[in-house]
Amino acid sequence: MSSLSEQALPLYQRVHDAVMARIVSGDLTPGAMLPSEFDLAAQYSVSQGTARKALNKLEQSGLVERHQGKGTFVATTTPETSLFHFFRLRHQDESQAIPQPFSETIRRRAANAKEAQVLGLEARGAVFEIARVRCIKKTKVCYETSVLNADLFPGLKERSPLPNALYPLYQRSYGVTIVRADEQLRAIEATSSIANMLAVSEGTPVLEVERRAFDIIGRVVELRFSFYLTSQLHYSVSLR
Amino acid sequence: MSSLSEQALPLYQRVHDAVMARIVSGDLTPGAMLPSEFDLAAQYSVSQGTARKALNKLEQSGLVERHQGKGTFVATTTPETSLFHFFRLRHQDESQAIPQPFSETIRRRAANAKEAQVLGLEARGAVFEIARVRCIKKTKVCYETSVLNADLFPGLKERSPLPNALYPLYQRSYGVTIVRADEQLRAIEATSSIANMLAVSEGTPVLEVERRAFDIIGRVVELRFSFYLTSQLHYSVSLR
DNA sequence: CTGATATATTCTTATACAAGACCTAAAGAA
DNA sequence: TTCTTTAGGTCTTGTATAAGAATATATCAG
Repeated sequence: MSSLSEQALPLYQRVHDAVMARIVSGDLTPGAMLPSEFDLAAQYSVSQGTARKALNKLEQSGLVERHQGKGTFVATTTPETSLFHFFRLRHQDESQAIPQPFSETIRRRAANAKEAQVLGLEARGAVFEIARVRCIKKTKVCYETSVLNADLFPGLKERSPLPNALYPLYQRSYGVTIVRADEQLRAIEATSSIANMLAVSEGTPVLEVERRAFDIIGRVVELRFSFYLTSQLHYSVSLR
Repeated sequence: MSSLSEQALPLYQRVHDAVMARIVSGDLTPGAMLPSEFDLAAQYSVSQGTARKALNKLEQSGLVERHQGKGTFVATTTPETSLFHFFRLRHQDESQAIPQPFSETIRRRAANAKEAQVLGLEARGAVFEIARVRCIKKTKVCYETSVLNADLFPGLKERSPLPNALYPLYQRSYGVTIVRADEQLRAIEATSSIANMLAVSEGTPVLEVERRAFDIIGRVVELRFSFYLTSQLHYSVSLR
């Protein structure tokens, strides 16, 4: 029997949780069609309206997409949505700035203390480090390093060169869907190594962005440090 | 008679728009209680469920708050919510950093070209400029200037010293509710004047935040430039 | 002052019908 | 024949309504 707390939940919430569990477990993968409202209703012995309310809630949280006459589908991370949501660099006219890959190195190494803690690994667990320099119109504007749990991304190193947008790759090739990213921004002086990478003089102001990327079940999957030159570009957010 | 396009809108959408109009017009002011679902239903000759759907939509967009058994109320900008939504400075442990006012000057002057354009004023229209230096534990960490349409905020200068959070003041005293803010972030070198204000040496990296604050009807009401020292603090956002 | 009761509110659930997308098969034209 | 069009059927989500449950608050008796 269900626990009391579960028993007390409204029907639509229970249906919502059940469907969510199927998505989280990988039973329903991105792009897959969900059961129709009537099917779900029959499955859980509720009315179509109740199943509908559950699906609406999933849609609100961005986990599924609904299309009248077609069906309900698990949301996919396209390069476009990924770029739009998680890549906030803009030109002065607010059009999106998409730096092109210039150089890339992928290393497999042991995590340092902070990385192990953030990614939930045992001390000195194996990680991949992706270091990239990116350009806009032949000018280097960004140096960034992404650190990943190596166990979650087997064979990543062999996929070099990686696509510009990493999150669709995580999803398609490794079943890891990024749904949220928390970022911390600071203005710092370029260290000698960063200055070297970006071909500017040491001490130049650089926008440091420290990102933790979360997947559906709330794990931190990626720890990323980005260093931007913001003389021609800026980082754009909308608060509400 | 309504136009065809209006006629084609679903009932709940028409109710939603009507209530929204009452909020935007100032007929329903922040904190005020809305008609109950049944009242609204009778008023617009629809069922309670339809009125409810309209109210739910308003809740989702953050314009109203609902409480079972109590009623539906126009959302208010409390110092807490304002701080939480629009003030992104954090300590290293992610707790919110609230810099205290250190100095403040309010001037009434003519808008420059950019200000006039952004705020929708005629050239050289009158604006108020609020310049403030703020501290955390006796250390200056922030210099910011806010520029406002003087016509919207009569007598602002006489209210000095202003409270730490400006948006609740805008709402309570001037009926201007800020619902959204777009920000552009850059890492720059401190100019001599900024370095002076913050008591650091010229050329120190500073996080520049350029903000446009929007009210309910989408007007840009405030243009704000903030300059943060981010050695002990950072700017925190969550993307999703 | 306390506790029961009434009342007003939002919340949950169910049902019926409307609208959109898509497939299939029949009808018609080249 | 072959292709196109069209009409209908079916599956999907969207809209509208009604009845009862849950929650908060005021009222009133004791």
